[in-house]
Amino acid sequence: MKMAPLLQEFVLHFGEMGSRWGINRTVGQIYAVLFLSKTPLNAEEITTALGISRSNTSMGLKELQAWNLVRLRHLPDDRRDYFTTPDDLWEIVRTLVAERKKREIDPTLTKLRELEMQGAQGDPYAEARIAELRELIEMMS
Amino acid sequence: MKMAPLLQEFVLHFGEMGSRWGINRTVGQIYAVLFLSKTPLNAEEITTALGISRSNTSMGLKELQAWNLVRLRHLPDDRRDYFTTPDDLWEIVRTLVAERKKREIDPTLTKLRELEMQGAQGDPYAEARIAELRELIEMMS
DNA sequence: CTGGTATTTCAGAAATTTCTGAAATTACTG
DNA sequence: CAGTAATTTCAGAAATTTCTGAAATACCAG
Repeated sequence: MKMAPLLQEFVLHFGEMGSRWGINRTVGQIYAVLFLSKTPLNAEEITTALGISRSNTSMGLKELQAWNLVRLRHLPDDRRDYFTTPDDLWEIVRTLVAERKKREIDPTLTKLRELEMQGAQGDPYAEARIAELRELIEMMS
Repeated sequence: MKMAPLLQEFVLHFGEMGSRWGINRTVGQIYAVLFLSKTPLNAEEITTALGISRSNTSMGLKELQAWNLVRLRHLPDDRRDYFTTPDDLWEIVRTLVAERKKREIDPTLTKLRELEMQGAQGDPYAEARIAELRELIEMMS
């Protein structure tokens, strides 16, 4: 797993961006490596490509799986786990949107409904704002 | 600035969610307090409402201003700065989308174009993936 | 100017998150 | 089974981010 310097740069950039999203640097880098690789990679290959610890790779892959962003594969006569990203970029985008909604929107919607139920006594303005926000979010979903 | 317990809960929830976005807990809480308040608030009021340090409030407000998420106001015969969130929720959403794009998408697009220029010699697959990704992102913008 | 109030800056402290190496677990193979 | 390879877990270390108090700055009013 030696990488052309320009691809390295791509990977590092994805790491940086990762931190601006919910995921951390390493997870972003792992994703980038998989994204650029024509063939599925196993954990060991990712580990050496990124120069991180094996356990860190393991955790990162677990996280990416929780996000549904990588696929687990198996090769014949090899019992290691291999990982890929979907070929179809649209599928990736759809997954990303769905997962972000799940993490960033849904819990808030639940909380807003809960607050409305109980009613924010004593502050009609706040109550109205909460209701308005809940409607907007529901509508966007 | 005493707050009904339920509104407190809303504020705390926004803090939590803040961390899932690029902003931190305190910034999320400051935003929530402003969002629920009918009248503009000054830094001191926010500080006591949240039980944080005055300097932390200052930094948080600066961050929210960088995001264009709060408006600076002045009241007659009072030289303190007062802050509000826009009344129109749609405007808030638009700002949020625009700012996130600026932070999360645009830098990546720049980087991808740059990499394409230089060409990822020796790895046609990676090169193709980068081009495809660039096209997709351009198209979504 | 001088004094008073509001705000910002910033270095270090505190809190949180990420990463690692070692040990534990899983699961296949002979 | 015993042996081996792959993976996961996890406690503490390292790195990063956030928060604070004190000092600096800004700005107005007299």
